[in-house]
Amino acid sequence: MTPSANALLQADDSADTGTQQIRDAIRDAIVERRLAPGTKLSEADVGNLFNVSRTLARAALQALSYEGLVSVEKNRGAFVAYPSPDEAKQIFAARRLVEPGILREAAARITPSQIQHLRQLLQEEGRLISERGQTARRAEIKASGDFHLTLASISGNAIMQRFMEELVARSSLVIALYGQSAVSSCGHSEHGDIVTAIEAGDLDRACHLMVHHISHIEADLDLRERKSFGLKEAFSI
Amino acid sequence: MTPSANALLQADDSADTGTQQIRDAIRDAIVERRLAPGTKLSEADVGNLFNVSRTLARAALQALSYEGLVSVEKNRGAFVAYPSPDEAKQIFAARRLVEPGILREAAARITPSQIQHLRQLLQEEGRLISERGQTARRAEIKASGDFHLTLASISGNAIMQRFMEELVARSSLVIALYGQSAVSSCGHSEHGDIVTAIEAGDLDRACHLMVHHISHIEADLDLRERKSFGLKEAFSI
DNA sequence: ACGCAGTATATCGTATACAATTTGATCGCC
DNA sequence: GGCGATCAAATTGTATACGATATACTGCGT
Repeated sequence: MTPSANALLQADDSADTGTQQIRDAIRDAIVERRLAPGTKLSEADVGNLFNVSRTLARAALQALSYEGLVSVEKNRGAFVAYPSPDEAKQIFAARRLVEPGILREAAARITPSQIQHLRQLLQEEGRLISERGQTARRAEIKASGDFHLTLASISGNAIMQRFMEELVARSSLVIALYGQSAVSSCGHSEHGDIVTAIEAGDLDRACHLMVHHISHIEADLDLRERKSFGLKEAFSI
Repeated sequence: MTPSANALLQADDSADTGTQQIRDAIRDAIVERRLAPGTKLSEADVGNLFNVSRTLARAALQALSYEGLVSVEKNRGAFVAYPSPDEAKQIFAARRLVEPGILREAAARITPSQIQHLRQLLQEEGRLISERGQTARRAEIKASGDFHLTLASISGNAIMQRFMEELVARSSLVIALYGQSAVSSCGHSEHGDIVTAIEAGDLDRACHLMVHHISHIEADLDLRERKSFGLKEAFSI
């Protein structure tokens, strides 16, 4: 038999037993912005927090570094990633590049029940926007990304789906760093417009809306080169 | 100062000191098809081979599993990935989805010297095709992928570049498994056509050629569902 | 001879231990 | 008082050790 024949079926076996949940927990914390960019994540601390040894903590941090959410610096440790403005631009450029294609794929195979599901997500998202409080804010962040991830999931391509998960997560980091208007809700109505266009079968319009939607998110950032002030000018000015 | 300010500049610090070269060595071996799909990669063997402990061997294998080149099965070990036909289709679908966009980006910023470099790659590729022997074959495989990777590099988007590296590497695995015509050279002239189209400024044509090129590679595969023969029928037939 | 049970071995999962490097502090000196 | 060197603490890099799990073998019974 092929050695990894069944491995592809069970989706949750890809990593060590205990590492996965640590990785997920930290990722959630980063994406929901409970962990600020630049925060140090020492192996010992992470291990103690989850009651595991440094071995597993380290593995989780390494895994997150492959996703671009954590940056590990040799002999210095791991930190919540601090994407540069240039990196931020690349993330959104990547999204503009792939999301229209994903959208087309998704639209081609979408079922009525999946459209229903999307509308449901949108409604939930709208509800969260009207609510107040930190937890609602966090849930809103996640819901906003879930719209894009659901489309990727509908597209049926697991590889693109994983890639989108990475891009959405990293987008959250970028918004946390460079976002201006605390109101991230501006994109909500655009989500609805996209679904409407899909339903109407107007794919070109849907893609067009998607690209603009992504650009709108990016436009709401302040990506001017804060040249980290050579530290000399930081006080000379 | 931002904690990871300089980390983004030095490109080679992303992982542990010793893990990186092991990872690269194994990846090269897989991509060049010296390691067949399904081959077991025990942690102890890998460690001994590179004179490091299981700790580093394991880290390298984990890293490769994130790239999709190695599949680790819990309590069973790591194997060179054995992509299913469905997975293979997704890989090529992903390439059709992203490569036209990358091509457009690349064409927009390409310089004459970079075109020169591409032509040089093509020439080298052609030379390898005419040569005989295993080493030439391996070099040809790498050269064929390098064309696509160089384009990604020219596009200037590091994220898409990394994604393409993953896709090209996995493509090599798929071709090793399902390729029919030993002659992978069929795609060579298409590379040249694409460069010509770029030079002529005909982006639409270049993208069109790229999509067809990818489809041609895929068409040369035999992706029929070999249902891994339950082992009963394997001999009853 | 075939199948099954139990054991034996090999390999992985995780924790701990030790070496190397960095960071921050203390002390002396200018 | 400010500046530099040396040393101590903390943290990471790597190796080893031990427990758990799966696979292979052996011997028994039918």
